[in-house]
Amino acid sequence: MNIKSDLPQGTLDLLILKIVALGPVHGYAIAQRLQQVSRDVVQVPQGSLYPALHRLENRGLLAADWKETETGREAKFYRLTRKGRAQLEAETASWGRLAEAVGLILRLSEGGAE
Amino acid sequence: MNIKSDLPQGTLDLLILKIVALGPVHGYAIAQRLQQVSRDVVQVPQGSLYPALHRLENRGLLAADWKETETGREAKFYRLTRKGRAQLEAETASWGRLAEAVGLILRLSEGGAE
DNA sequence: GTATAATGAGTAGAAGAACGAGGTATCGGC
DNA sequence: GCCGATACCTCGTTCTTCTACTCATTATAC
Repeated sequence: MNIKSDLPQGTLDLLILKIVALGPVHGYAIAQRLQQVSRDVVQVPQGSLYPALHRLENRGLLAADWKETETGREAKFYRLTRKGRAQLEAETASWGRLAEAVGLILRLSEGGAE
Repeated sequence: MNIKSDLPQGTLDLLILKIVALGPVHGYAIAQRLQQVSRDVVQVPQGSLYPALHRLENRGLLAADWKETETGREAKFYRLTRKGRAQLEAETASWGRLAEAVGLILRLSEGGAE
């Protein structure tokens, strides 16, 4: 019940950007928050999460600092860069267009296409 | 403005299944219909289309027969198998859950997550 | 004190999907 | 005869994600 069966590829980056936009968080918490907010629909395995985070960091969309969590452990807190915020806005709009188009197609009836 | 920039991977199969479900069509017409119905949001290059069709055929979700088009050319008309119809229903439901979850996350406000 | 689970980060290798760029052939218009 | 549209196909590359690990720290259980 991970991303593969429920979430198409390409959406993960968008969701990560959105969670980080809400405030600085470390990777582990991002996965937890996504799962919690989506009511378990979105479940991100660590093997998908960390490469995605590094990708976003390399592309300059995220920046990170090591800080201490409330539980006393060192963790890498990510925050959105200016570029990342622009990317988030672009991808959010893109997702809207896409979801609308796919919804349109999926609601086609047998008579509507001939 | 092709699939890569706007459509996450994995969604193409669903859209193809849906179009084929509306009635037997050949590959070239599937791409045209997707583009037309989505108002140009979805544009499927042939290098994506035909591999996808073969994939779906190999998985037993589509079946095909060679017939003549209205324009007099031979073309491979695809139709949905019983298995394909079940898959379409499952993926349609899956897409619905996903779109809802992503929408939920994207509508989170700064205050809503703390 | 030591085992164990949860937290937190990370990598390597493989799988799968989509893309661009090619190729083949037929048909109609010029 | 040539060009564009129709209609099919494949190859090699790139990208993303998955599975399956490793490693370290902290809290809890025994």
